[in-house]
Amino acid sequence: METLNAADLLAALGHESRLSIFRLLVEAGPDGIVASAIGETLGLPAPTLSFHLAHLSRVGLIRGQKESRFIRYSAEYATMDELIAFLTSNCCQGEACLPRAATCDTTERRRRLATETSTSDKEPS
Amino acid sequence: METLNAADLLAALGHESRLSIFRLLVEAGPDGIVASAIGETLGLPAPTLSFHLAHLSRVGLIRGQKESRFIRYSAEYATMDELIAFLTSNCCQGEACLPRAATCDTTERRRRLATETSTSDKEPS
DNA sequence: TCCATTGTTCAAGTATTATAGAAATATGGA
DNA sequence: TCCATATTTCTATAATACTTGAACAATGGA
Repeated sequence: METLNAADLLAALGHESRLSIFRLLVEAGPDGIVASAIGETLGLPAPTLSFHLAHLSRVGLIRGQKESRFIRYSAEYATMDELIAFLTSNCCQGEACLPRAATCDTTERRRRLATETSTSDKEPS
Repeated sequence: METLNAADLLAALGHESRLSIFRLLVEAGPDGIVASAIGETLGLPAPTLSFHLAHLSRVGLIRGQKESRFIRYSAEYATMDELIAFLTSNCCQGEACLPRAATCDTTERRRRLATETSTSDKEPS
């Protein structure tokens, strides 16, 4: 992941409403939540919600799937995982903050576990 | 860490220049870098650099220490650590994306390792 | 003291982002 | 077909953030 793309992801999460939306979807699990339910939970007017959902979708942090009249949004765990990997890898390259082996290993292991668990969904791009 | 503060941190990192600055400082290690060196490396005019350094300082991601005529900036690893902890804890509360024990344990262990390594600097607030 | 260096603050212009009412689209049910 | 519901797109407005030249403050050396 290049710096520019990472900045886009971070900027997308760097807004209270969008972070709340994403948090909600992550906690909701892979099944996700229908848009109207998100708006109701967070008290956002429909156009505002739509604006933020579009932003999060555009950068690949969430995904919406049409389901009759509804649109069910769910978190893209793989993208988040990449972002965290980027941030933590960034954090031990200089062997400064933490003993390098510790941080990188756990990050790697976490990612490995993720792909093992849900093999179909999480492609390491 | 509350959501609002996390959003502030993410927004601070959600800008190409600031992310590059932070990345540079993290990789530079605890000794940090003098401001002019950052500007030279990234090709930023002094006022622009100052603006972004102030932003990153305000949210607590970096810290500047005066050193005769220079100001030496360094990354605040503890803040970054908290942010990552927030993001990953967020990621398994719903027991959705990963087997809960795996993620939470490694995150916790990483934090524990961090405090063990540099005991003076990293207070778990 | 005077000057060069380092960095910040000021000020003003530009650009981007957020908000939300109103209108439009799509779908399913009566 | 007609209507209610779910969601988006359009539009305008408001707010915030970014950039950078110019001026300013602080420091150390000649």
